[in-house]
Amino acid sequence: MPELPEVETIARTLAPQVAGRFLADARVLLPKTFAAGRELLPRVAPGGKILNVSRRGKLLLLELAAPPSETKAPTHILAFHLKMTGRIFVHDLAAEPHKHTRAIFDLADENGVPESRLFFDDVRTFGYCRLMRRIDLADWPFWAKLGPEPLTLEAEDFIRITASRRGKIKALLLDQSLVAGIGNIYADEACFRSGIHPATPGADLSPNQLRRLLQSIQAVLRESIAECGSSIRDYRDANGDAGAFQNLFRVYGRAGMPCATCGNALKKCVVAGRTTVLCPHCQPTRNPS
DNA sequence: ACGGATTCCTGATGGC
DNA sequence: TGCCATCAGGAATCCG
Repeated sequence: MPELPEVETIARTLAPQVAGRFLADARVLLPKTFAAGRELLPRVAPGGKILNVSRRGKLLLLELAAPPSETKAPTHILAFHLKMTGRIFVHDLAAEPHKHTRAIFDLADENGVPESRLFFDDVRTFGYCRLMRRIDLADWPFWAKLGPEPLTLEAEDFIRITASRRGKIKALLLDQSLVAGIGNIYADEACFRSGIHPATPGADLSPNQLRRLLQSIQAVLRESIAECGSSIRDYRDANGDAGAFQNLFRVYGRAGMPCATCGNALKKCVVAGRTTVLCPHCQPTRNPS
């Protein structure tokens, strides 16, 4: 399930394979996967240059310059949301689509000579891509509402966002309009590390607790990026390699196993409609001060 | 306005 | 062996 660290890893491994190359053609095998902007494809293929690969929240972004532009400023953005099972790979020209291939982007060198193919595969078909003019990005509601990046978020801003809300803190962390990029795995891991019960209303947490929670979020995201993300089953980076952070999970997927801190059995429950694992001893339901 | 439940989709898994 | 029910999960949408 690509969350922030996984998408960051994909961006880093994809960039050297596609940056500086040119879009030659696109084939959409499942129409709903190309959620918007198909009519713009003739503007960037053939001849659109891939300037850069980046990430915003859980979105993977290909920054494109439409021909004949030679500027460094992107004119178009091709955004991918991988949801749970989306994958991005670059294959050679001989590669053929398979059962779960949803879209293929042909890549060429500066002379238009075909070089490789970017595959967007997605088993459960929840993932999507969309092509937009860069200046129209703000018209995309999901983009416009995205909250700040957690890795550069200041504690006082995090407190302002969460401390006045009655919603369960885990629901707040999963809300992409409040903070962008956190999913079920890192929400559970961060709550555990900061000793906070995920069902605690944001408004019931003290400023110090929220500072600790943000520190835990940033630590777990940074550590996961260093391990190239978490591979539960589907996630691979753009080189096809699995991440290793799943080996360092303290709660996610570990219900019934002993807590690494206190030895009590970790408990599985549902918070904010999501499967949640926590330590009842280290994450008490009420956590004063 | 806000939180909670439902929906989409397929493959893995477990019970019988 | 095979059939069915259950589960996983991001975020849009519906509902109270």
